[in-house]
Amino acid sequence: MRDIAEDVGVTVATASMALRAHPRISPQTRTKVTEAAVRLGYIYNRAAANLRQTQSSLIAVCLSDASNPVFNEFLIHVEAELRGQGRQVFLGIARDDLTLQSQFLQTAMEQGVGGVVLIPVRGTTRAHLRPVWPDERAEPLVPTALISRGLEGLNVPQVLNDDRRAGAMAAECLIAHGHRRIIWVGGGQDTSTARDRQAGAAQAIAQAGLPAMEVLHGPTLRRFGLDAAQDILKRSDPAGQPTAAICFSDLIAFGMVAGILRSGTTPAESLSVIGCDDMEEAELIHPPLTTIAVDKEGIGRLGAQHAVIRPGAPVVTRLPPRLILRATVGQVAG
Amino acid sequence: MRDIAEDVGVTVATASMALRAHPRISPQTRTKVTEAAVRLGYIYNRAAANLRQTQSSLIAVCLSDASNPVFNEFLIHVEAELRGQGRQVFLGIARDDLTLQSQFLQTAMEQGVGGVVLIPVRGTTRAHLRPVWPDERAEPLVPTALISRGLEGLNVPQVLNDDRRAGAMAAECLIAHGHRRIIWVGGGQDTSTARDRQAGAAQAIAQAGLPAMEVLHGPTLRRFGLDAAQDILKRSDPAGQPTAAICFSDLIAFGMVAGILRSGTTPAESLSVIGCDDMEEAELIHPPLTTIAVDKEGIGRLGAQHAVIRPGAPVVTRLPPRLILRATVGQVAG
DNA sequence: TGCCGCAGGTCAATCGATTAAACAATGTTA
DNA sequence: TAACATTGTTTAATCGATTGACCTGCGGCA
Repeated sequence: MRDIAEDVGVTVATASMALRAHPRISPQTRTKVTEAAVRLGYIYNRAAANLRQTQSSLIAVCLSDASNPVFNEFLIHVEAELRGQGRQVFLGIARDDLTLQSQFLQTAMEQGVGGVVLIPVRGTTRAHLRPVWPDERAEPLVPTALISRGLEGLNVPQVLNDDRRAGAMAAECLIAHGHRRIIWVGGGQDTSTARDRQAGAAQAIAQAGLPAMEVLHGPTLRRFGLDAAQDILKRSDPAGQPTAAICFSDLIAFGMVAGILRSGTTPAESLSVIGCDDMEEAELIHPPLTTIAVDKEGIGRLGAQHAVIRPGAPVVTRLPPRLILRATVGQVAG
Repeated sequence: MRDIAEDVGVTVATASMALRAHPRISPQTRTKVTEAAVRLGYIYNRAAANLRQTQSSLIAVCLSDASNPVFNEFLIHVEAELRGQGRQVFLGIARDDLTLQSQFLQTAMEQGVGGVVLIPVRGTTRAHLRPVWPDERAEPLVPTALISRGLEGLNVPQVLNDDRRAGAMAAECLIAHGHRRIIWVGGGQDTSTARDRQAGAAQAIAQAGLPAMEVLHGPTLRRFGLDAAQDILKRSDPAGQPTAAICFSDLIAFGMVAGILRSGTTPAESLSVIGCDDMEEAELIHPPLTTIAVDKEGIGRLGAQHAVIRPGAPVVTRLPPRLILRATVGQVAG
């Protein structure tokens, strides 16, 4: 910048203002400065500018776990929204590790990010958010938004799927198809997503007067779904045999579908499967997966917005899910 | 930092050195400073430090397109390596758009990144790299590494899969299973990955004295593979019918497998399918996909290293692929 | 003629950390 | 005892950009 100023014959201050089209600078000067900048291959130093302005266009985005493609889909939308707002992504992948997550938040603050979008790792508590939020009584240091997974009793903007509703929709869909023995596959008690979906499903089943669903918790992996499906189909008790499974996540559902196929049968004829998320590939596997769609774009974009500008009141927003009927749920005579 | 200094009763300079465990500072002072830092909730301002040191721990990582999960897998390994090196990820997603890619590189330089890892968008030329590499005759401004996709005649470190070999291995595998009419599905002429894989396959087929393979270019999408498979199976010419397909990418192979299943048959009995990449789910679909594994971790890590420290000579490194035999290639009598 | 306002700049302090050089207070050596 | 190391700390400049306060020259107005 000094070079530009010297080249044009003005001071650094003028050059700075000229580049930002400050009204105090005459058009002629501005043109000359701009030209010189290009000619000299000037690279704007945003970090220096941020230092002075004590505000930054970097937004931290932390994924709890990148191996689940659904988080990747969130990331894409978050990135798109942030780019649209002239912000940049400072990315962290927590690998489901609380320490890594805290470390990342720490680094993010050191790097001087202007906001945080977080898909919290399972087991995250307020204490783990300390780097961004040292003082419980005050607000977080920078606008912070949780997406996809909620944390209860936390006074931070949260943008979530309405997971209870999603669980209920899944159950209702199966019930409408005549299923009475339903099994829940995947999830656990350590994320709001899993808890809420399961609770929603359980409630819908209770309301329909059906026997409580069997629950098979497990990691959100294709492999788990695959094994679970094969185990279920191998059971020798035809009376207690579930006819349909609600998967905590599409990822598990994909595994179950593969497992069912591997057992030599199909979802619709032996064990109906309904997923949740509506990941990109859900409609492109065979047979296409019936699932509850999560509004990943809506959540990602709104979350990103809340990380840029603090929303009026810290709120938890729950976006409505949608049932996507495809081919993995069969009708049962009932 | 000033607060700490005042609190302890030393100057800012001392505090700074104490925090970095400079040998000139006495242990007592250091302890006091460290304690004060914790007590006051001090947050280190890395940007300011970088400004002074004119070097940065941020590394730009630009993905050509995040919708292909394989790039996500690369990202995971790149991130892991960079974290291990004490670097952070400044992420960009180019959505297959040259302008977006250049813009991102520009922003990255403004942000003052210390290195760049790039999976170039199709059609990238030297000119598009100008933000990081304004002067053709000089080196790039910061260590820059291309991964996964190569750019010919470019004096930059490139870490790639040996794609010719991968293509050849795929063809050889099919040939060994007795296939004589092979079709190539996916890719195009605009990425080194696609060109090389196809060329490798074509060469292996020629060497085996078989008729040249039919080529069906198309986007790297499940949908394209699915449609392609159905089209191929619908053909009415039994003589000209290919018995096996080499897919440019696993993503296409997944689609083809689904398409074949949808047509009411299976890969092994009607149209064998071999993919390339060995994405995570390849072994977890039904039937498990035979494919050529790309060393994503090796490429990601090495690429990251080259973006941190310029390797001795700008080289293109080609990591060897591996054949993974699973269940989508059937034996043909012949 | 004299004062005012305004357009267009310049000056200098500032953001938060780093670092070479200077300095003060010790202990060492001749 | 005087000169000299040594150790630990301070001083002040610096990185690159921003910004509020100050300056200059010109035209307008009474």
